[in-house]
Amino acid sequence: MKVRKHLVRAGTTVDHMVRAIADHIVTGALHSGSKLDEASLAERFQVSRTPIREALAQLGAMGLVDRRPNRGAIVAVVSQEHLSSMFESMAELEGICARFSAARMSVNERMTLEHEHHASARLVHLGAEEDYEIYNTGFHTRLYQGAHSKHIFELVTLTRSRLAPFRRAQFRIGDRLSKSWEEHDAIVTAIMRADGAAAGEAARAHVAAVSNASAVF
Amino acid sequence: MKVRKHLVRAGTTVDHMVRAIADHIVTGALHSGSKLDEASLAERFQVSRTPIREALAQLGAMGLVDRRPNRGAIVAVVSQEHLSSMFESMAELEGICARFSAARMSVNERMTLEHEHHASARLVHLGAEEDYEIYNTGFHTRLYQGAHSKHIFELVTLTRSRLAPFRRAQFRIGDRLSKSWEEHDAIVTAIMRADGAAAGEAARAHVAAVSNASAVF
DNA sequence: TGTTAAGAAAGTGTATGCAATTTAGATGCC
DNA sequence: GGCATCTAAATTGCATACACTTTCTTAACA
Repeated sequence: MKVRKHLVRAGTTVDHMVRAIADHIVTGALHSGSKLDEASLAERFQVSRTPIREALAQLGAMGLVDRRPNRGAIVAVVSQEHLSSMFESMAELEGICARFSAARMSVNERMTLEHEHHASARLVHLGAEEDYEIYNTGFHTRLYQGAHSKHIFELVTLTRSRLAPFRRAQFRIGDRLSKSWEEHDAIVTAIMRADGAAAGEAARAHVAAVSNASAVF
Repeated sequence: MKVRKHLVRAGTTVDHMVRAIADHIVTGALHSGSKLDEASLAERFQVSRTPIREALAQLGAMGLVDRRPNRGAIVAVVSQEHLSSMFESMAELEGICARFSAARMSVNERMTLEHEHHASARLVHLGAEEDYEIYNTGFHTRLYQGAHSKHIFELVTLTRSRLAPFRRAQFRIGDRLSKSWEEHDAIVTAIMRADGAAAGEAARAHVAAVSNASAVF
């Protein structure tokens, strides 16, 4: 079975696997504590164990998996305490991003932020949870990028990926959908007014609300 | 030459190398852009290339080294822009830690923080840069731990390690030593008063000052 | 002399094999 | 039956081997 991608050595094989595994963790396909067997993964991706180990090393450094010496890797299991500290950090980081965005976003960035936000109202009306979820991801990404700070972006992205498994299906709860939109609205309004303090506070409150809505898992 | 640690399989071989290499980067023994040759490193640590690659994968995920497909790994080279974004993030993170510390530190933590801080005044008087540097590291670590938030601790520690190479010898500049102590004093005082806002602002200002002092490299 | 093409050398990416360790199962004992 | 101990299978950790890429060297040509 060595009739594989031997034509173009991607140089990205490991990267691809990292993303694939991370995605499975983040989307919940692999749930916390699951064993990540090297042989099985090697079989799955049709590669030998060597690149798998490299991928696991990276995922370990990213905090998505726990590697226990001589005992294999498992999907990172986070304590309740650690989880709430992640949500707390996320609130602070998003607050910073919103504050910076209010001060630094370009005219174009502001325009698309506002435009997309208003467009998303339709999704709320329709109760299109899935689509709103997708929009929501984009909204937050725009917020992170608007801060114009590479490092903050890295930190917030890292935290978001670690948190992702724990806030799936948040929009199924109560009227989170419309609440979420109103919270977004407060953020957008503050950013358009270039009111950093208000934007930061609104973003923190928003994450806190998400945190509560996710406290169901 | 295979008469090695075959008696006790540490299970921490890679971890040890990660720390060792990270340390060399952080302390500046390996400077930005240096090539990290796998064969040389393998020779140096008396292991094969396999564990070296795993260590490099982790260091890459940590952001301390850049891995270019098929072209080897180099000590991460950070742009001026990225560097200032890291300092900026550090200021925000330390501000958060100080704010949280003011609210959450235990009586014991507060006592040791204040006690050590006052003790360090002697080092300033003596102009003991090296010793103050060591104390300084401890001071900030206490601040990060006092926040009682595992995730923030991880983020701030990560950022600190990435920043470390760029702020060596900051205490050689002007009277940073006494300035640093006074800035610490403002933080400590605010924390002792449980004044979160003031502590946060003082910590942010402190990091900003360090950032400026380090803008010499 | 400068440019480019071909080939060799160096270095990275992956597969495979073996040693060491953990884990599961079987056996004996109380 | 419950529990400790020993042995075998499964699994991880590392070394080595080889394939593929990049880079350096050399030589041919304009």
